[in-house]
Amino acid sequence: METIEQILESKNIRVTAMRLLIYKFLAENQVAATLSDVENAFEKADRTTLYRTVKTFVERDIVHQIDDGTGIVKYALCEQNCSCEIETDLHLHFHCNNCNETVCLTEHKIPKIKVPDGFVSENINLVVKGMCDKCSGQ
Amino acid sequence: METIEQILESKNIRVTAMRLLIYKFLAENQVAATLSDVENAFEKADRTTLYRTVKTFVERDIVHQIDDGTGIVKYALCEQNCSCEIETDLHLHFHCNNCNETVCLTEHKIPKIKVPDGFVSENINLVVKGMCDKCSGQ
DNA sequence: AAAATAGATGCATTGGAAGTGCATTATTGC
DNA sequence: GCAATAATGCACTTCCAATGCATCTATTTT
Repeated sequence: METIEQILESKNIRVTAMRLLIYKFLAENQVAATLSDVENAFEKADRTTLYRTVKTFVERDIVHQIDDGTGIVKYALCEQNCSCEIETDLHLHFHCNNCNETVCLTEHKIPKIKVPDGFVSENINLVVKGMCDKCSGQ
Repeated sequence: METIEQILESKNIRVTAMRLLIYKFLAENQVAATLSDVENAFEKADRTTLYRTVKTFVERDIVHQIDDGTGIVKYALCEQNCSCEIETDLHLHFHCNNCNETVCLTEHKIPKIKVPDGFVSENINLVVKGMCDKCSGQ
């Protein structure tokens, strides 16, 4: 089991108190978090720091960015060994229209998508919307 | 062939000069348009009017809203008889990372997506990103 | 046809989120 | 410990979405 310190070091970014806290926060959360969520969790910290920390995490493939159609970007930790940029590794996201939460369905990979001739597919964003298990009442 | 007037009337919204113009603009455009695009096309008109006109179109299923991950919502006319809200009718969108244009691939329907027990799928948003036919150089 | 009502448009303004420049503080390597 | 580098915090800007209210236009009612 890798420690958070080791994960950060392996990505060549410095281990700081702030980064450890934000990592832990994202790890404890089952659902994808917005920047506001992070801000609310760390009210003493500056917005910019949180913003740039998360941005660094995204650049180093520690967290991936989710666009669930709400217009607000959400963030979630990548799986161990996940390579977000590789098309075949992409999982799908579920956005609940009721509770507004977005979760990663990591076990559900995105099926192969055909595009017309001349189009080159590099990346796929797939968001399923509806009612999550908690809200559908079972 | 339905006229634009008939289309608007069938959706129970009033036919106005502005609405006809915006409809025509969207119909002539192959690519999905942002609100800024609409604003640039009708510089004499007020931003709010354009904003609300497009919003009305979305509410009445005349245009559909596309979230291609750029953070800026784009709009495109629905196909004739399209029922955006019905899952089986959903087509996919292609966003070109090079020219930043987004097109509807209306002939490419979204494959059936399985979600875990307890989750109820109501809608699917699928955006493929990469290079479009114009930019891939063929 | 005139009055009453509903809807569309325009102006001003607000709010929220993303992003940046710069000074300050902390961390690392020597 | 010192210099170099990176992280953090503050102030500010920009961009887009959204709304309240006044005005204008069109439809409906009598």
